[in-house]
Amino acid sequence: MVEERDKSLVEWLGETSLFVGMEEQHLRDLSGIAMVVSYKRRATIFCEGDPGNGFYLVKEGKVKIFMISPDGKEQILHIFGPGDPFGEVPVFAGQSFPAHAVALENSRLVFLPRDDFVALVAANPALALNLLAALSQRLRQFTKMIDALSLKEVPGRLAAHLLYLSEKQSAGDHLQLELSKTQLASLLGTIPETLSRMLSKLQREGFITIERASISIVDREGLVDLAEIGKF
Amino acid sequence: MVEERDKSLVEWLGETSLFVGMEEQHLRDLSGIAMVVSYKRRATIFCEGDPGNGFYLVKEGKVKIFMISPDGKEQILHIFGPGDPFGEVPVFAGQSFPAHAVALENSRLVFLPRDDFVALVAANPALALNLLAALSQRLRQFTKMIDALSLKEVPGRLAAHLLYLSEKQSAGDHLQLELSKTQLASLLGTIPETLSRMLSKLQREGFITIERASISIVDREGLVDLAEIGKF
DNA sequence: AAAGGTCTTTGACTTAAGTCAACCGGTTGA
DNA sequence: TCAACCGGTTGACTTAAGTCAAAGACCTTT
Repeated sequence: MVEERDKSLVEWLGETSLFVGMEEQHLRDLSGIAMVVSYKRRATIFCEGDPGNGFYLVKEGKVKIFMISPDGKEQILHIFGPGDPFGEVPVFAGQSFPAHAVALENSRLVFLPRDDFVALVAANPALALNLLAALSQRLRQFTKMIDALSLKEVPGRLAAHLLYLSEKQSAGDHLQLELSKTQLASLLGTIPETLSRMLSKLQREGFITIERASISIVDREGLVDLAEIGKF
Repeated sequence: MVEERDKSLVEWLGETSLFVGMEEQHLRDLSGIAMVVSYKRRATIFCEGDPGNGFYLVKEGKVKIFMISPDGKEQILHIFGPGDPFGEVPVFAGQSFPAHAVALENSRLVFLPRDDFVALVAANPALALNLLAALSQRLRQFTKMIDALSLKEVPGRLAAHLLYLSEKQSAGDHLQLELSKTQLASLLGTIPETLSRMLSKLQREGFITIERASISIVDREGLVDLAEIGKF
C-alpha cells in the first residue's frame, strides 16, 4: 500500500513541469522527502510573514496567492492548479512568505521541506536549472502584471485576461471565466462593481457576448487592440 | 596589461552578491566568458522583445529597467547600480527581454553570454543556489511593487520609498532622493505633477522637510503609518 | 419550500490622480 | 548676453474607478 502510493507519487512528480525529464533516482529522492497534505476549501495554507520551511506543489485542487491591504482589499497574485509549485521564495531567499495562500477548492498538496530540498538541488544541476526557469518565468509574469496595473486601465486588463483564457482553453472564440467574478476582479486589481460594468461595456460595444461565466469573443481584433493600447 | 585586467575582474566578480564566496577557479571560468562593455548616458542596452543572448552586471554606473505604454508613459521596474545583475530572465526562461534597459549614467557593464554561462551553472551548484536566491529576492521585490501599485495610494508609496532610502543610506533621518523627480515618479507609478504635489503635502502636514533633493524625516512614525495604511 | 447566505448588477455619488497649460529657475551654448 | 531648454511646480479641470446603497439572482441547508 505504502509502496504503491510512493511509486505513483514518483510518477506524478516526473510529470510536473518543475521535475520533468529528471532521472528516476532523483525523483525517488524527491518523493522521499515529500509529504502529501490536504486542505479544505477556504483553508489557509500560509500567511504573509510566516516563516517558510518549505514549498508546495498542487496535486489536486486550486490555490490562490494574494495580498490584503489593512482595510481588507485583496490583490490576487496567482491562481495555481495541478502541477504548479508555489511558496518557493523563502526557500531560496530566506525570510518569510511575501503573501498569503488559501485553498480555493478542497486540495491535496505535496510539501517539500526546505533543508532537504536545498540539499537535493545542490546535488542536481538539472533540477537547479528547472527551478531557475520556473522562477524566471514567474518574474516575466509579474513584469506583465506590473505593466498592466500601472500602464493599462481596467478594460485593457480585462481584454488581455479574456484573450489569455481563450488561448489557454483553446476552445476557439468560446471561453469560461474559471473564477467567480469577485475573485476575477481581485486578480485584475479592481473590484466586483467595476468588473461588472466593464464586462457589460465590452458586450455593449460588441467585443463579446456574455452568458453566466461563458464568454464568446465576437471581435477578437478589437480585443487585441484594447489589450495592447490599454484603454478605449 | 591584459593579465592585470583579467585579474582585477576576477576579484571584482568575487565581491559581487551573485558570485560571493565562490571558488577562485570558478571565478576565473566566469571571467573567461565575460566581456566588459561601455554605454554612454541615455544609451539603450536592450529593448523589450529583443532576444536575450546573455545577461549583465553593472560594473560602474547606473541602469534603469522599465516598460513603456503605447502613449509613452513609463514605469520603472528597477534602478541597478554597481554589483547588480540584470537581464537574467531570458537566460533561464528563454524568449526575449520583458522590459527595456538604458544607462542612466555613463556605465561599464560585464556581459555574460547565455550558453557559456548556463554551462557554468550546470557544473556549479553553489552558483545555481546564489542565482536562485537572487531571483527569489527579485520576486519578493516585485510582490511588494504589485502590493504598492494595487493596494496603496501615491502618498503611501512615496512614504515607503522615503523610508527605504533612509534605511539604505543609513544617515539617520536625512536622505537624498538619488533620482530626478521625473524618474522617481516613474518608479512610483505616477507622474511628476502628482509626485510634486504629494511631496509638498508631506511637508505641509509635517512629515518631512524638503530642500532640493535632500529630505529630512520629521515624523518617522507618521511616515511608517502612512506607508502601511497606504493613504491619509 | 422557505430562509439565509453569498454573488452580481445597477444607480448615484465621491475622490484620487491624471491632463493640460502656464510659469519659474537654473543650465547650456551659440 | 540672450535664447532655448529642461526639470520642477502650481492651478484649473477631467476622468477612471472606487464607495455606498439597494435590489435581484443564485445556491445551499434545514
